[in-house]
Amino acid sequence: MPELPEVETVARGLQRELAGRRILGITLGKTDFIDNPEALESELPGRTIARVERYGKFLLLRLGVVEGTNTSDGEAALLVHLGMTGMLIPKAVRELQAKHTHVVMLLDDGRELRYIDPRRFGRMAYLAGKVLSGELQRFGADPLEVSLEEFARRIQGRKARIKALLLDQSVLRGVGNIYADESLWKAKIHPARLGGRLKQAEVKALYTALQKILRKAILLRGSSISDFRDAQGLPGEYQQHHRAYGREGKPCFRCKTALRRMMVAGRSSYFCPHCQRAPRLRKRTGELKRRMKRNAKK
DNA sequence: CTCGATCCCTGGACGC
DNA sequence: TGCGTCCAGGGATCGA
Repeated sequence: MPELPEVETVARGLQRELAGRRILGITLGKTDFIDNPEALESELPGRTIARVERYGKFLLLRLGVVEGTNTSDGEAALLVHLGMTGMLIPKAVRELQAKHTHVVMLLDDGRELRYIDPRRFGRMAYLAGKVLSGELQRFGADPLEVSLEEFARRIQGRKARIKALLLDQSVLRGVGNIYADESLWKAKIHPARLGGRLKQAEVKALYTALQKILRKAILLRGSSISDFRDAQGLPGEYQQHHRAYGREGKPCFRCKTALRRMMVAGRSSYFCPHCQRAPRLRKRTGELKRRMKRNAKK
């Protein structure tokens, strides 16, 4: 499942492999994950891939300016979200096509850039100009670039659970289920705590934990749980360093207590019930009102 | 603003 | 071997 470290790994690989290459043609298979398939077919052939960047969990293939056109459309890019199972890999034309290959871009060096995605939870879009910048603006801060003050500001005014906030791409871009759980474990914060109720020291601990974990994970080329592969087709190694994610029933690395799993923000959340203290149960106001009404009737 | 529920999709794990 | 069932999850969307 590609989150920030995995996408960063792919982006670096693709930057090395693809920068300067020209797209000669494109062939589409299933297109239900593509914003506007016709735009890919009409806009991509002839364009060069100027550079490859990561933006949150997106890959951004910045396209070269087309000669002889004005610059209004100059800032153009192919946005690729790998979803759960997406892979973007350059292959020699003669290599056998993997099942679930949905996009093939012929390059000028005898290779093709192939997008493979069994579940098609990914997204692909050709965007340019204001549409592109507008799309990018929808997202929150990059967790590796955000300052502690900005990080705190984005969390402390909020009533949502901290896990939900970490996963919310408009708060921070790039954090997914694995790295949310790993950083909450490291910072000893229960996933169901409300963002606004974290103490300053806890916010700081979370900020530090998140950045440390993301940096280490990038060094190890991400986590390969099931099928993540980088641009060279290699798996990452950070899954060997997971302390919380996927470890239900296993002993906590700090205190040996059996880790537990619960649903928070609709996602499986792994945590240590000893190190990560549960928030006191507070009745929702609606629930409280109902109770008062019921009691009054009696 | 925030929540949960639902949907999208396929492969892998599991039970029989 | 072959079913059927359940689950994984990022993000969009909808209703509360």
